[in-house]
This record gives sequence, structure tokens and C-alpha cells, in this order.
Amino acid sequence: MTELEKGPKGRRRGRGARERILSASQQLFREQGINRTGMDQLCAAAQVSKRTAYQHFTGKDELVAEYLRRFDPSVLSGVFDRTDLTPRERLLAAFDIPPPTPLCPYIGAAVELHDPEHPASQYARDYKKAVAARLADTAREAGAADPEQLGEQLALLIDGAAARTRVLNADAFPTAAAIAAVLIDNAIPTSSPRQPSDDRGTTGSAPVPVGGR
Amino acid sequence: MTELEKGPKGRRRGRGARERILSASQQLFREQGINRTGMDQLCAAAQVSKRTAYQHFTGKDELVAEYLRRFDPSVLSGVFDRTDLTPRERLLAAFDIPPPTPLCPYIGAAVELHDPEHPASQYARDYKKAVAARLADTAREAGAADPEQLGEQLALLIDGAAARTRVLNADAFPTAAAIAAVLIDNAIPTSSPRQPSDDRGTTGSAPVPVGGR
DNA sequence: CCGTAAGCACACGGATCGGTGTACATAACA
DNA sequence: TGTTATGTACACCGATCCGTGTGCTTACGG
Repeated sequence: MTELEKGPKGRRRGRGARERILSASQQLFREQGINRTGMDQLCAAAQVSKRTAYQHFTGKDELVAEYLRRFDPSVLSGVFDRTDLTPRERLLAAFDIPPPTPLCPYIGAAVELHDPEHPASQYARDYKKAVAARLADTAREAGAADPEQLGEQLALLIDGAAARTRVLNADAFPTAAAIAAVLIDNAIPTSSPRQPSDDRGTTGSAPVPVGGR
Repeated sequence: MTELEKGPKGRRRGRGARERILSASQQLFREQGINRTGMDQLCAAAQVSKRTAYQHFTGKDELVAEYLRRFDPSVLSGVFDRTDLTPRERLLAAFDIPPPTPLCPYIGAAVELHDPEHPASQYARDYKKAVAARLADTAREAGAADPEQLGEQLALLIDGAAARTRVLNADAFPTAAAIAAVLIDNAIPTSSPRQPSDDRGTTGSAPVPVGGR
């Protein structure tokens, strides 16, 4: 862990610097937003000289883009690689977010930067498409009639829950999970017992009062 | 049009000033975002002296909060007051957004300001709750089994479509409308013939490929 | 006429921001 | 030893931002 990276000459590299900067970004950009986090504050939090920061990143824009690339494993892969779950359960697991909702930074970045051409915005787009694609793959695996449509729908539910959680300050993922259960049961012919009016409740999700954080 | 407002003494009041400021806010805050729109630029666009602006508003924060209050009629009331539509049609009409999607400023404000205690953030919360409540009222009117739940679900769909449209730069409302149709048909016993898998299509909404802008 | 209210033009202040420049310290090679 | 890469500490720049202070113009009403 406290090792060296292969440099141009194999010299000892500041193992911490870049890592600490990105680590501090994760925390500060989330807590305060991107625009409200200055480079001075960020460098102080990372215990890195400002000069060093600008030797690792050409500017804040690049840093922001890099910062966004550090989320895939935690959210995206973490859910889809659960081989212990059935495809259907995996689709629903995407809505099981821990109580202190992280609040999707991709939406935040796209809104804050406000420039669709910004590298971070472009990456946010790619990421969202990738999530929808993986949801579609899983939907296909689960035997959904129209996997692409279901994937897109579930992706929309996730974003809706994230946005609504942000605005209302109350966890909206249970509501989204309930909708997801309905959509999945409607799309997967085999697993839709199609009972009168209680399509939800097939997972461990709450009865969905509204959202209680 | 070039009339006067009732002032303390019936004097001639600058009819334009405040109105022009708010009007310019609508355009600039939407096009550029709140943080990226300076007071100088805003005053210039409104053709109002900066000094005058600060005599109408104590600060930018108050202006932003006031700016958010100018949307209810266009979106919220505009849909729910359509007496020519059945309650069910009204619920679905909430997803018929014109192609140049305005892109909900409440979400944008909540993300940009990043302070839940900011007056504008509080108003955004109130507004979102009001929308969900009106959706619930209409759902009740339409005979939904659980109107509050359906209202909350539809509100989530709207926010999801707005957020996703923002990030992906592609209209996500058709997808949301398709989900809404499913939820509505599932929630309203009378109007749900409960056919195999084609619950949608009861309105004029598209067959929902994915979203084409 | 003069008082008063509204508005304008313009400069300024303090703060913050992204980004640089400079000088110095350290450690690994050679 | 010296060179080179890496990093620190700290001042500094220009730009932008929100907000004010000052003085001038306009127009109404008594």
C-alpha cells in the first residue's frame, strides 16, 4: 500500500499525493458540491501542496472528471456482480441504498458544471448509459420481454429517487423500489403471479409510506 | 401596460424594474444556472441598474427564491386545471412536456445552492410536496386504491425524467409516461382490464422506444 | 417652485476563486 | 558529489463575484 509507482525511472513517487487529492475530492465534492469547494480548501484537506496538485492535474476540470471515475466499483459493479442473487433480485438490489444516501454525484456534477461538453459531464452521460445497459443485460438475463425498455425504466427510477432524495431531504428509494417491483413483475412473464393489487412486497423493501429517511 | 402600481402615495412606480429583473432571472438562471449568472449580467439583461436591483431584493438569495415562485402557474396549475380531461388523463398529461424540455429548475436550484436551509431550497421542497399532493388528489379523484402512494410514485417519475433528461441530454419523459401508464392502470381497478402485458397505450403517448428528444 | 421618490451610471471594496512563480527541502539514483 | 524528480511553503496575479456608496437625472405632486 505504501509502495511506489513505476515512474519514468522507477524513482520513488509520492504515493500519497494523487491518491490523497482524489480521496479528499470524494469527500468534499459530495459534502459541499463542486463549485463550493475551492482548490485551496481541497489541497489543505488532502495535506498536499497546491503546487503539487497542479502537477498531477492540469486543472480543476480534469480533477473533477477523474473524481467521477472513482465510483463505478462501489455502486455499479457492487450490485451486478452478486452471483448469489437471481437476476431479478439483482435488479431490485440496485434500489437498496444504505440510509445515508450518497446521492448520485453524476447528477450533481451535470447540474453544477452546466456544460454538456465538460469532460465530467460527458463521463456522467457515459456512466448513466452504462448503468442502463447493465440493467438491460440483467433484465434480459431475467427473461424480460423488452430488456432495453426495462433497463431504461429502472435507470429512470434510480435517477428519480436520487433527485427526489436530494430535493426533499427524504429517502425516496423505497418508493422507487416499489415501482421497480411492479415493472419487473409486469415485464417478466414467468415470475408474475399477477395478483389482484399487491405486486409489491416481493423483496424486503418497506411498504413505502412515502419516504422517511 | 405602461401603467402604475399602487404605491404609498399613488405615485408613478417603476413598473418595469422588478418585473424585468424576475423575467431576466427566468431566462438566465435556466440557460446558465444560478451560480454562473452574476448580478451584473442579470441587471444588464434586465436593463436595470444594479443599484435598483438591490432596492427591490435584499440580495441574490431572495431573488432566487422569488424566481422559483414564478413557475407554479405554467407547470403545476396548467395541468391540473384541465377540466376537459378525465382525472386519469390529467395524471398522464403531467408527462406531456414540450420538446424543448424546460428542465425543472427546482432540482437545479436545490443542487446548485446545496444548502437545504436556503429559502429557495425550502421552497423547492414545498413545491415538490405540493405537486405530489395534487397528483395524489387527482389520483383519488380517478379512483386509485392508494392515492398518496400513486401521487408519490408519479412525482418520482417526473423528477426522474427531469434529472435524466438533464444528464443524458435526451428527453426521458416518454419513458416516464410509459411507467406512469402502468402504475395508473395497476392502481385504478375500474380502468384496468388487466390484459396480459399491454397496459400502456391508453393515451396518446408514444410507444416508448427509449427517448429520442 | 421645491420635496421626494425612483432610477441610473459608475466606481469601489472585500472576498473568493483558479492558477502560477519562486525559493527551498528531500531523497533517490549516478 | 551532483543531478533530477518530487514535494512544500507562500506569496501573488487576474478575474469574478456580491454588495454599496455616491452623485446625477427624471418625474411626479403639493
